[in-house]
Amino acid sequence: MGPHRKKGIAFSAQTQVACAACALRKFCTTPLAEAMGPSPPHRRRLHAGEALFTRGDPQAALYAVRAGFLKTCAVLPGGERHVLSYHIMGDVLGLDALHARIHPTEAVALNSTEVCEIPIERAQQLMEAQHEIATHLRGLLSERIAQSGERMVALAALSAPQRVAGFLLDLGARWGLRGYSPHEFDLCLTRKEIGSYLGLTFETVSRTLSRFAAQRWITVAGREVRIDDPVALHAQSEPRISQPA
Amino acid sequence: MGPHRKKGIAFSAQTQVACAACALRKFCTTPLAEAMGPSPPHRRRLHAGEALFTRGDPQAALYAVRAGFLKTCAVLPGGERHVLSYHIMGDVLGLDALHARIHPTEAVALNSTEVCEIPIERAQQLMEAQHEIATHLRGLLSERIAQSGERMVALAALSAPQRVAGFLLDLGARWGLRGYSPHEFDLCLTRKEIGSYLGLTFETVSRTLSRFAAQRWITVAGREVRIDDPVALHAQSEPRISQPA
DNA sequence: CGCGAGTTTGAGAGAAGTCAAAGTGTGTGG
DNA sequence: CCACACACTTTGACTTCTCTCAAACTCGCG
Repeated sequence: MGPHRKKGIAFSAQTQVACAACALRKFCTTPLAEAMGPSPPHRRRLHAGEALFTRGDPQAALYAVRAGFLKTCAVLPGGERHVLSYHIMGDVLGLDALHARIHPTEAVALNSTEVCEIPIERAQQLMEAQHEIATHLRGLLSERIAQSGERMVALAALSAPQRVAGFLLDLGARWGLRGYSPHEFDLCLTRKEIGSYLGLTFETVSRTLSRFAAQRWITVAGREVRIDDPVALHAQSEPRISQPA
Repeated sequence: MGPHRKKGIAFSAQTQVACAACALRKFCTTPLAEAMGPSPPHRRRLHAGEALFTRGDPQAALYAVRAGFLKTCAVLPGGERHVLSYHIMGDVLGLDALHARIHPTEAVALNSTEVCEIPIERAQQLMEAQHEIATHLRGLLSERIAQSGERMVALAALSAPQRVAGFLLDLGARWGLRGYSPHEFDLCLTRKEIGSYLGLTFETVSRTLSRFAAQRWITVAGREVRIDDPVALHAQSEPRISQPA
């Protein structure tokens, strides 16, 4: 907006945005963290399809997404993948590995993606040195458990249209929290991946999106989505309220 | 086993068993914990149907089950309950509330139940004083997240018989870890609650149990179950392996 | 003893899965 | 630069699993 050199501005602004939304920023920006070592967190770039870690890998770090989009998958006995969660800018990966020190899941980039790595030894040191940081990580872990509960309700109790509507609103809301439009975004996931995430087949996902589009609630073009009627979508996503007499 | 007075022995033995299996024992038995205050953890008794906490309650403590059986439920907009998890001796409740300091779920005893309470302020103090304890709780939180992933796979990808078989084996295994028979136990949950937990109707749960009994894999009498053929049940619980050519 | 909650079982309906085919888009190699 | 290959998507027709509705049965408890 000001008369600055384009490249510099763009880079700095992007860094600010990414770090402001980052759930692990306390592991970087704390004075103590900076004092403990002049180590800007190591960054790692991934291209679409590349794995950040796989099931069975020893956990080397906690990861925060700087840019791009990843999915984490459970690896079933037959080798099949099941999508457990997706991650955008500011999200953390690797929380499920703290216990066993081994990743029980696989994380794959769906985009050109960049993540920050906080080596676990360093994370441990920081948490021991500063209780606020330990408490913060506990908060992230606890929050994830609470979110898992909501997802279980969705998988166990909601119809296909409810799950799809909820997914679109959730993804939009997450972009919204990061300062982007909650009404227009890229799904990044294929229909098959969305289906896996929601416990549906890709045909059902496709049909449901088409039906929403036919009702003029959304506009879909490939993986680009615009939410035209958030109110209707939200009504659709709610579990039917059983009216007491 | 020795010639001691009955009552004393029984109580002491029960206490030992319960504490040995308790995920929060480090919050009690650590030398430091004992030094910090002569406070044996406060215990609370609940009768069947009584709530330990409800959605919206401020979190007062972490809870460990000493005896009995509890369920935790999500409370849906219409007031309906959805069973998210069940808890037996040694299990921890309240992990999903650390973030918001408010319980997002409801916990209800299904039995005559006794729980130990670790007030959160005390838990915080202990974790700040001893990193090992903080690490241990992080492990519990992380483990719960990993387990949630497995449950999501079950809810999203498994058939009704697979879910029911998996549920029976899981409950048995959990009793087994505590030194009880993994093959003969009390479900404690009603068919309706099992259905809610597994994302099925109670009729489907009932029919599936009947079918398992007809195959001689299990023996059911009300809520008492004996697993007669763990191998067959386990085969039934596995996702079908898609054979690569 | 009888009520009520819980369970079993049956019959029919409906939502989502499966199978199939055609359309769309994208990247690569000729 | 075009053409082909391939992965993804859409849509249709049919199947099947689970839900829904209904009725009878069991059991524990007041």
